[in-house]
Amino acid sequence: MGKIKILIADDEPDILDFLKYNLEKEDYQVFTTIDGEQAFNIAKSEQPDLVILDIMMPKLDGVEVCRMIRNDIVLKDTLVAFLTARNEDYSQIAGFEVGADDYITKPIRPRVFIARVKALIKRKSIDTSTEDILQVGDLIVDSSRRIVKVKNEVIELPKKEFEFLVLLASKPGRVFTRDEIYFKIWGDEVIVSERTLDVYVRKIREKIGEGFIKTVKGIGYKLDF
Amino acid sequence: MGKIKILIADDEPDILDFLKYNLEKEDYQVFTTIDGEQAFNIAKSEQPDLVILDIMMPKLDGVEVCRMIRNDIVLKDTLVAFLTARNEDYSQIAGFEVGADDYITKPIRPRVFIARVKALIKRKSIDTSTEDILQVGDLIVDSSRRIVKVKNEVIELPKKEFEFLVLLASKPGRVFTRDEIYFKIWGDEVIVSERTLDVYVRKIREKIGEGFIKTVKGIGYKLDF
DNA sequence: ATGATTTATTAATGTTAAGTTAAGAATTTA
DNA sequence: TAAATTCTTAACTTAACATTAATAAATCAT
Repeated sequence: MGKIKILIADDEPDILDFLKYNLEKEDYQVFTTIDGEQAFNIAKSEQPDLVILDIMMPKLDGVEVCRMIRNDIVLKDTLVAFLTARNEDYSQIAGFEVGADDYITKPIRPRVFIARVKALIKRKSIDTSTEDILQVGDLIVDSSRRIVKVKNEVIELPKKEFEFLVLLASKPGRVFTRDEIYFKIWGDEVIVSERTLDVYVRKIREKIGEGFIKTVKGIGYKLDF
Repeated sequence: MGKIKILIADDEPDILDFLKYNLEKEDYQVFTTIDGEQAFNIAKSEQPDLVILDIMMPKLDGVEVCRMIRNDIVLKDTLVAFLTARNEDYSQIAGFEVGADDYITKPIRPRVFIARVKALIKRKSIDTSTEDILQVGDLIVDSSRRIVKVKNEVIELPKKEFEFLVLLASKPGRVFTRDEIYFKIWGDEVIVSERTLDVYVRKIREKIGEGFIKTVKGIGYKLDF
């Protein structure tokens, strides 16, 4: 997984350098430009995760760049944050109308700024990471709703049972070794007894039916398909 | 869902035909008129999604029509765009003062024009979809009125309780993690205690009934449906 | 077949997350 | 500014979930 890309557009080189320095220290890949037109071009070519725009810029102002990003099929879900002077109320409204994700007010405090950027990026990853629905034969595993369906009947599983089933369902048919399962569900810190896994298998089978999880003796388990 | 309605008012029949032709090709329903007075009448009767007004028109000019639309209880949220000659600076200002949503400068380039119209309409649909009325089973959450209805009984909730319920109702069934909820309701700056959220859940359940908000232990909450 | 090995089952016990209540701050409203 | 409402915390309880332990059943190897 490559670095997270951030594009900053501001006509004041000092601010540009300052933000770039702080972001690079946090291991982000930073692109900078001083005009709005170029900002959009870089956005198109680099597809950054986050674009930070000053409102006032030569050629194209921040609000307009944001609008262009929102109208671009590839870029439309890109995070956009505006840089704005405190009390610059008009721009606040205009920015949200074109779909800004956040406002960052000047003067910029580095630690607050970084926290904000991290929060934004985390928010995005939450939004997009929870959309997958897995289907294996009669079994449907819906991660965002945390439910399992067997023949249109909704079944709710406790946390670990659900995680275990998601793991198996992520690669139907593939055998997961006991060790692998322990590692992926419990992590390498927690050590539980040898028989714990069997208990989970029993409970899940009770709830979703006996046919799905298949024991591969001496190895582990798999989801039949 | 019917076609999107667009009303165009301009005193030059050539422009009217030209715009009508281009918009109908994109499957919009187009109404035209050459004077401002009639423009307002058609707006009243058809309630178009977008009104495109020439500034200079017989009887009533565009700015005045726009003002009337903005003062009309039914029409006040209608999108209004002005047609204006490039460099017609005065009107630009007057138009925004009366609440124009966009400017379209003559001469008109068809592709640019259509892109602009689409962008406007999309923007509106985004704006209004957030103040939508959400219905989940017996529960109705009306964001614009800030009320909740359960079986026709109106319930008013305090700010935070309401925001929390709106969040859950925005994606019924989807599980929101506790962290996500804290982040979205309180922001990343404010940190409240671990149990605060539970208290809100209790209060909302007391008011709207026990059946709606479902706990997903170890993860968060969701709105059942 | 039979003993060894691996997995299954069940009930009990431990642990953690969420629920509850009341009280005091902080706001808003009159 | 007093009153009322809303927000937050703290301490405690409850319920749900996770894990273990003990025993049974299945599978494998010789």
